[in-house]
Amino acid sequence: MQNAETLYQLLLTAYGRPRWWSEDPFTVMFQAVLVQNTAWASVEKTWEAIGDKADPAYIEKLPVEELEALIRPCGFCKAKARTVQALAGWFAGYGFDRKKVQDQPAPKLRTELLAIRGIGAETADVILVYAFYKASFIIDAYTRRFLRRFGYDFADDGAIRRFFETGLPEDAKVYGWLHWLILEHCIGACRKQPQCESCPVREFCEQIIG
DNA sequence: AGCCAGGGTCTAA
DNA sequence: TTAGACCATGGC
Repeated sequence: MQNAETLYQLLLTAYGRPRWWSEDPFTVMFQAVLVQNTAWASVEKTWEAIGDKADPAYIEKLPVEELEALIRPCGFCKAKARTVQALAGWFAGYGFDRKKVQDQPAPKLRTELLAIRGIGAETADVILVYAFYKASFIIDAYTRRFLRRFGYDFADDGAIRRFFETGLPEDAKVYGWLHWLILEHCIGACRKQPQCESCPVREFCEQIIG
């Protein structure tokens, strides 16, 4: 089995440095909730309608029915509206100040996020990595699919987390880039060529499967 | 028409 | 602790 560092380098060589989710922390929080079990295209469409209303202080005070109406195309709008407002409230506790959040230890922040209804492990880790530069590896459906496809067989998400967190430098940038590379691979080459005919990391695939 | 999309919660065994 | 039902909407 290849180590996580090799996997990262192969993807980096194949696709180049990926973009960051967003430079704005609340955008990351908001979109991370919207995209739960939802196609990214729906999130983009909704985001157009939200426009400059994507401000945490504004969203927190918005009547919940109005927020629900705004995000309806993403599905689960009642649950997601409640969660987004809870997130905005949590952020308000830090004065909407990214630096104040960053000063806190990652495990404390993760616990606080998981305590919010509608925030599970994946969403919490997305927020920690992309909004606050904390090295907490993100495991989503693409990550599991990607590893399985390349012949890895992990017992559970805990095993996947250990594989990445012990095999990579403890660096949020690396975690964020790798997560985005896996995503790009899965929705790009891998989806268009399910048989790996022109897969950029085919060489890696063959090394694994033999 | 039916399935799935970058999840999360709740419940039953 | 784990599997399965349920949540809502849009795109293909």
